[in-house]
Amino acid sequence: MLTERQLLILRAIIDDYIQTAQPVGSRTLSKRDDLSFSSATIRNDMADLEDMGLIEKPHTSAGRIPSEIGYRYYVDHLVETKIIDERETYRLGERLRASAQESEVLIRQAADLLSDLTNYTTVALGPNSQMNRLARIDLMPLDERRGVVLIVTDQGHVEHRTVVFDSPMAPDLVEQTIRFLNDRLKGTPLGQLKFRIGEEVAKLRLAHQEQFEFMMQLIQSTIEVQHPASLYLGGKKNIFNQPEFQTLDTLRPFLEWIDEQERLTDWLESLPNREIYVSIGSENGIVALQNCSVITSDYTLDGKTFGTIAMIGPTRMDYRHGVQMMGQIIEALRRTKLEE
Amino acid sequence: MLTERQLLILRAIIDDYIQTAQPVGSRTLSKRDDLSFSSATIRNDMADLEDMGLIEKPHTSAGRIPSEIGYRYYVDHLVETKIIDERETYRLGERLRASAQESEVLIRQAADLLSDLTNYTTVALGPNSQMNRLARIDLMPLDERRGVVLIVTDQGHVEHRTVVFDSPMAPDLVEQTIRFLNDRLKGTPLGQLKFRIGEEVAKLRLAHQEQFEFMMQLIQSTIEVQHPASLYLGGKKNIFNQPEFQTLDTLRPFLEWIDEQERLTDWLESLPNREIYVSIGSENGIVALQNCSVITSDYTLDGKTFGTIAMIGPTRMDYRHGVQMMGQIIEALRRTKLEE
DNA sequence: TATTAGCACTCATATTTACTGAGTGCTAAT
DNA sequence: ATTAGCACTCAGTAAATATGAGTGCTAATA
Repeated sequence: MLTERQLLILRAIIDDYIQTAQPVGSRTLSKRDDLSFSSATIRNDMADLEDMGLIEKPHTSAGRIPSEIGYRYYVDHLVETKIIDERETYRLGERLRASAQESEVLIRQAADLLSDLTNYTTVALGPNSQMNRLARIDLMPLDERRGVVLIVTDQGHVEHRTVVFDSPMAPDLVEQTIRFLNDRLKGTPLGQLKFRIGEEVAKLRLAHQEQFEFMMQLIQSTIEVQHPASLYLGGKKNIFNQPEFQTLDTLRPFLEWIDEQERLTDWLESLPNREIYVSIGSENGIVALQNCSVITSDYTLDGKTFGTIAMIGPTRMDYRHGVQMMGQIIEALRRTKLEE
Repeated sequence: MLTERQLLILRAIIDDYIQTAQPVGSRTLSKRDDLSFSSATIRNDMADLEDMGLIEKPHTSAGRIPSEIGYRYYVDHLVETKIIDERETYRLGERLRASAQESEVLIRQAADLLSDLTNYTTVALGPNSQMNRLARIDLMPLDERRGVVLIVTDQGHVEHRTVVFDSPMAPDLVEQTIRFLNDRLKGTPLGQLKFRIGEEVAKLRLAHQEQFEFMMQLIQSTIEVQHPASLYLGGKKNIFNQPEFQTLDTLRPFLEWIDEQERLTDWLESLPNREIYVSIGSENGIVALQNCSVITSDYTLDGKTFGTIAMIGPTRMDYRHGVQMMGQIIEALRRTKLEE
């Protein structure tokens, strides 16, 4: 168990290191107003903290830096749980609402805002369209054999794909088929669309041979639509300002990783479903993010569960501020009404 | 005017430098099989080439490197104009066609392919949707007051936007308005859509007050749609492998610049309209690309003018290979039929 | 007259060496 | 239990030196 003084020292080391990115020495600490002990005393405590694995030294004659365990302790015990500053939340909400009605734009804005507030990189994952329900499916003819399949969801999300048919489309056949599909499939979650279309087609198979053929083609194209969840990156440039990313060796893996949209999406979707979660250094299990910490949170928009937002910074990130800002943003989003 | 030998030397210097990224010295050159002169002779010619501004030395005791003027001379006089390798073009075409029917996917594929072939970064700009003509406009209701405005162009491009109306939408009013707009506006280039809608609305103003109000709202949302041309980046990682981008000072401006989608689009659209154009170093006028050269070309797909594709590498890029590959790709695209 | 050999000179880069100073750990005094 | 004192460690910096690739010029050569 840590003594009162050791706690103070640990906190001071981490706070200091977060600010300066430099190892913190005993003399520096003893000069602080809130630590009125001699450097020797502090050194003794530091040795204890090191034995406990909470801090470590880069080399013999350097000061101490927090270890991952140290950060973990700091986050779990020394960072106040989120305090919503009503006025600030309101102001953030205003800035968000000023931008747009459209949920996707709103999410982007939120990511940018969070990144501006913290100077870290943010990633926001929009609603997984697999959960969206079909509002309408349509086929707009472009010419005799080409058309655009449109899939609009109840959330206003639109997927589209150009299809080319083997033979010219008969207008009334198209209309008939589309009406049929709309009648049967309205409200189907996109994730089940492929399966449900299959069912409907099967029913139809014997009855209307011609329509069947046509629909088969339609389906084949439609089901290939990948329904990617919308992903948005905010403040990617911020990484350039972090002292720990001033060398190519550290910068490159990060940039390469963050540019891989698909992997990023999978990662965000795989995160545990919680309000605010802090993952420190190697905890996140991603090699490219070894030296990063991530603050993630699911968020709701207009009351409905929506997506995930993440904030990525160096392990030496300002957890206190980060957690706070994350809290404000998701609270502001929660209170945002889409229609007004 | 350059002597035969000076030409040979200039070419050798550039070829060598392109490969090694190291200043080329007279002794290195005199060892080459195609240069059977003594290093002293070569030194004399090098001095002349330097007087002419074609090469320069980084410092007194280093070899020579090509100047921008040197590269320009090299590209204009020493690189063969594109030779289409029929078999290779065919193979590239196959690889492209294998991927998809959809033009946007095809363009992405082309950018990736070009980047794979050259190990440089590529940017592909899809068709400017402002040129696309309206195939159909539609409003799909989501609930009483929200709907999705869909704009489909003759090229299969889709724009969409969620709109929220002040008052509930009357189904027949919606239908009537949409039919009206479709009747009047079909075939209108997207760039003129805003203006044309204005015209139609003016006509309607006095006749149908209610419909007018509704349409005004519809318009307001629609015209805000930004019709961004589709932009695709290929092989961004490649930059990490270029020796001239191993320091943050050079890397950072490049990465920051290339991540700015909007600026990138404007830039590509502002390029002179030609088949294949090489812009060397500062010629392109972009600070972040001071040390880069760019090979750009407009391309056609299925015979129709389509967009622009660019290849960005260090000034010391392999122009010969780059120009060649660019030629192959746009030729392959030109021969690609969208429907088959 | 064009080419080449020879040589002094330049200058980036690498290596060595010495120095500085922030920081530690331990011991003995308070 | 705390603190003063001191020997020791070691990254970082700076100066000193060496290395070698490359140049420009001059004089000899074909």
